[in-house]
Amino acid sequence: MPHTYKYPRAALTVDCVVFGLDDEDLKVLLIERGGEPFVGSWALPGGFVEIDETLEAAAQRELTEETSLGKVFLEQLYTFGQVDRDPRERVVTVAYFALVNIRDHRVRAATDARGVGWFAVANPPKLAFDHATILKTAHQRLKGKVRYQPIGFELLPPKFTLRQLQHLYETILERTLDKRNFRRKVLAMGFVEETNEMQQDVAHRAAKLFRFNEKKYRRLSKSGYLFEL
Amino acid sequence: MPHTYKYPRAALTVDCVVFGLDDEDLKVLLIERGGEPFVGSWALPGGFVEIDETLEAAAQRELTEETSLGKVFLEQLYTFGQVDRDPRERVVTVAYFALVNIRDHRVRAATDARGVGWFAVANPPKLAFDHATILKTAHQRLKGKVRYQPIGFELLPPKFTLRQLQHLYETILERTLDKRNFRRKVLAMGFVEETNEMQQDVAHRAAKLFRFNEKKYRRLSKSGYLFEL
DNA sequence: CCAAAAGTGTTTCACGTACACCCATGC
DNA sequence: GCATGGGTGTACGTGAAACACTTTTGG
Repeated sequence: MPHTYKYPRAALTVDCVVFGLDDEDLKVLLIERGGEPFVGSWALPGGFVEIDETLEAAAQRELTEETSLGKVFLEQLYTFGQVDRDPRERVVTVAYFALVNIRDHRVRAATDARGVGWFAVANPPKLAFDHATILKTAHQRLKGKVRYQPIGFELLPPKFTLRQLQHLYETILERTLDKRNFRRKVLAMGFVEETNEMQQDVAHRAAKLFRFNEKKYRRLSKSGYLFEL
Repeated sequence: MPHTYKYPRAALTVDCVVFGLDDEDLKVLLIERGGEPFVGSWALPGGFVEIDETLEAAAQRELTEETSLGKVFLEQLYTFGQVDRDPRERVVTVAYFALVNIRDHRVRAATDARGVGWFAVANPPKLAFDHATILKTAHQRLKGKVRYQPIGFELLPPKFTLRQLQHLYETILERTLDKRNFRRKVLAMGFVEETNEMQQDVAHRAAKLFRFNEKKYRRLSKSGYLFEL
């Protein structure tokens, strides 16, 4: 069924920059394109926005369809509207960035994605469209944001050691942090709580596991507290 | 000439939240709509994105067309995609926010704007569409951004007194600041330079005029300096 | 001479930063 | 017993915040 308009219209898509963290690096989730254009290239998961769904719903849907990822932390990043960013026709894309805990989510290619994989953000493959620009923008945003909002926890399992948390910040901020100062600061915040569980199956002294108490954070936040790291 | 597509497409618009500062308040520039829907209502200036122009170009164009404002500081804010935000059909809008020096720019209604006016941000009239939400988002962004980026200068004339600058921050941040600490801090930054001109025609001791040296700021910024106020 | 705003220093306190050693556990 | 990471306290310096009076100018 065709749809006709008086003036030409740009197509509207969403793209998702999904970050994950493994023991070594900050990673980004990419798909191998199964359709034209750029067949066989790596690209950000994404696709067309349906006429009756919100932008965020479209981002969630595309993510699930192409990578089988479930509900994740998702935030709008920026809208890219260069006139020739898609060789076929004018396409404007609303980019989202997402943070997930890699080990909790098995990814699997589907629909028009031929493959899926995690790639080091510092060293990604050649990307389709202007996705390299989008990735760079997302990475900068993450670096800036992580210092002023407690979103890093999204990259960790629900219970984590302080070492893991520090490693996360060191990886994203690309600098080392002092262990004692880091621990003191994090614990002083009050919303990173000790559980009474310990790390299991490690070949050295087991560390305490901690948990991010989001309710407590919200409460503090409302009464003027400013997160900063 | 009709344009036909296989799937229905959302229309794409841009809207501009233009902030200005007068002696009293933070103001926002609104237009009185001359066309349906919401004829006679106040709204943000904006309109449809042409098929061969970038989003930012569209924002600049609409601003000039509707309010006769020339080139201004413009930055992408957020993209609003609620399904029913426009009663006619699905319209996704990319919102921009702009900062201008009110006294340097005479505004004048044109094209489909019946009127133009500056309104106190704290107390705006009822707005068309979801523009109240967009305005609130822009205001929050401005409040956050002004502390970490030297964008406030866009709201002032090229030469300004430290009192004006302090007043600007007090207005946007909605709190008072200590005069001596403020002056010390601003001058310590190094890129707010004394000119050898003085205020004219004031009924009291004339103040020195200062100037924002953007080049100097960029240089400092690149070598790791972080603006903060 | 009065009103209005310009301009100027010092003290105090909190917080960021730098830094090194002993402890617990698994192999 | 050794390798690996867990866990802890103190001293120092910088920078933020609080605070009040004298000077200049125009009317």
